[in-house]
Amino acid sequence: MKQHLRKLITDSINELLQQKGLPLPQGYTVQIERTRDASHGDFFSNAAMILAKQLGQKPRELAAEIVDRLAVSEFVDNCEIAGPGFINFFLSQKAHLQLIPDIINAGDSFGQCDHGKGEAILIEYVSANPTGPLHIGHGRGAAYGASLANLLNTVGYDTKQEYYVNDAGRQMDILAISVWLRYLDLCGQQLPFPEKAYQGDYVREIAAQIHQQHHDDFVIPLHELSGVDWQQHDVEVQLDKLIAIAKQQLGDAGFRTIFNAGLNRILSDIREDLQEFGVIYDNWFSEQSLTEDNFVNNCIKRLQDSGHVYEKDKALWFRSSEYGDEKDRVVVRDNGQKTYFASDIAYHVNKFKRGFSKTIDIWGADHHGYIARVKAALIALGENPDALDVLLVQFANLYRGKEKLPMSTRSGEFVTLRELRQEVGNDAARFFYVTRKSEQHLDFDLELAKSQSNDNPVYYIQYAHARICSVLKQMQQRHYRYEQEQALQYLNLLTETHEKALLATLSRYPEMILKAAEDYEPHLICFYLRDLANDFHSYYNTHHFLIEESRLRQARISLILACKQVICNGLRILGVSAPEEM
RNA sequence: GCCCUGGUAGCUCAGUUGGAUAGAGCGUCCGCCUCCUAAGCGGAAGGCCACAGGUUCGAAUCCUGUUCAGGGCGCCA
Repeated sequence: MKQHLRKLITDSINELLQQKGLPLPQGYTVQIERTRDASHGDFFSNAAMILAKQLGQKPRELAAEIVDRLAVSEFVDNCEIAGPGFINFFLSQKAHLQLIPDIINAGDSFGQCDHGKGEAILIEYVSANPTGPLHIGHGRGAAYGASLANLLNTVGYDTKQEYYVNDAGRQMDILAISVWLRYLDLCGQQLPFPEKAYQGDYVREIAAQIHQQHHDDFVIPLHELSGVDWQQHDVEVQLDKLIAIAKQQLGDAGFRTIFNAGLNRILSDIREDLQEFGVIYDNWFSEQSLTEDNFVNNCIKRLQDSGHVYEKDKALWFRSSEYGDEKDRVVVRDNGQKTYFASDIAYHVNKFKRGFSKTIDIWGADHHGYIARVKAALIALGENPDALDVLLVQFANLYRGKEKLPMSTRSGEFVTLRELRQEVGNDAARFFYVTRKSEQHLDFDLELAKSQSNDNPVYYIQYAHARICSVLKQMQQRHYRYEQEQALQYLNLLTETHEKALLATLSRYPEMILKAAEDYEPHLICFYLRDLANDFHSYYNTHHFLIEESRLRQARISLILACKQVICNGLRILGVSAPEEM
């Protein structure tokens, strides 16, 4: 409809300019926007005000000349000039009513478009280290990423979803020795447990499992651990020492057994957790695979060959400051270990090598300092940094009423995503997570999410859907016939204010979806659905659908069927169910 | 010190390619079920859009400065 109106206006302006013998002014676009107030019609354009200055005319006069030349359209009843020079369009009933068959015929695909033209996008999100269960912060990234992926697919992109598994590196080694120490404890060797090791109960569970399967196989003589200075102040040194001893004493195979026991157990737990949350990945990408393929080394080599890497203090540094980062960054530490950054470079290059024209990363907001260095590396390796969009998600604070709940991964004191889901349910969790703009801090109130009352927007929307289903059920019980083709003939009977309002809101759905996708803002869907549910509930409370008069009844049923369809489509993108009864 | 975010009703927040009288929920107050689910609807009250300048037909929105709050600035991940 916007397109249609834009064409009307543009044609009129062109004709006007021709008559006056004026050239088309440069650099203007005719804007067609929805009005906020129904008394201003359905759409308005500010074309006259934009052009007035360049043409040296008063906006209202110009507007009048434009309106005079507008072609007749079956979708437009009337045009008015208002305020400083707005041109308001009042759409015909025909324009409004066409929407219902459009929605019903399109069904689940209503709102879809080919804006993305099948472009391949890779979206990577959550990617939490497999060193423990997901907590509520990860949940937000999961809900946001999954909804965004659905949104992008809805507007015609071919989006693949990926989880990057940090299954290499020091943190995983620390997990392994955490498990090992708990295991030794079970074997009767009581040793101090470093505070920076992983404290959670799940570590003991993994240790118990190993103990059950392997008994005392991984016990070593106590004196071998005498090299660890438990009084050592620098806990990082202490951990490194423990790792070294464990690797040496247990051998590669032994250490791998413990390492993998931890990795596999935790990873499958994460996988299951996300799956239950409706978050399904196309690919789980292993960091180890980058090392095994020598991909990381190749990238470092390429950077070296092109002079982007230098040696200082026995470490290798990447000159990221040449490409906008505030300082250079280490890729290989003085002890020969590659940093996570080195893997990250390789991983991002790898993404582009797989043929994605756009990649989206969703990171916690605390990682924002990493954007510059990753983009710098992409530039240095000849990739287009603008093809990477990094979206930051702020942390979520959890409240139980007024009480703020603690969050700390290492200490093991945190509420897991699983606990949250069990307490408030998947639907409420998915909805609440995306109800705020992602870069906003989110206060997640457990009490509110759980409340089965009108405080809770999730139930409010789902309730609208359930009510429609209930009406349809009643219709059958009362043996009222509903015949689609016939019903669509009677749509012109829908003249009530509430019906017009509902139609107007329904018609906004496709453009809302497109904007939400373009701006990466699924929260717009939440607000839209709230509006739509509100329009429906008002309508429901004011008018009856199952009335004696057959033609009006059928027309109304068509309208609420369209409404039901749009609620379903919106909720599906958010990963929230649309229950038939509540 | 530098860099991100943010400051809109009592509370939680929508609202940026500048548009007409700034919106919603919650909370408060007042109404609505012999009728398709009251998990609902209607109405009222509630605002210097942090502050000060600037840009223009027009600013919550764009620019500059100030201020307050949260976060980030490791050979950690």
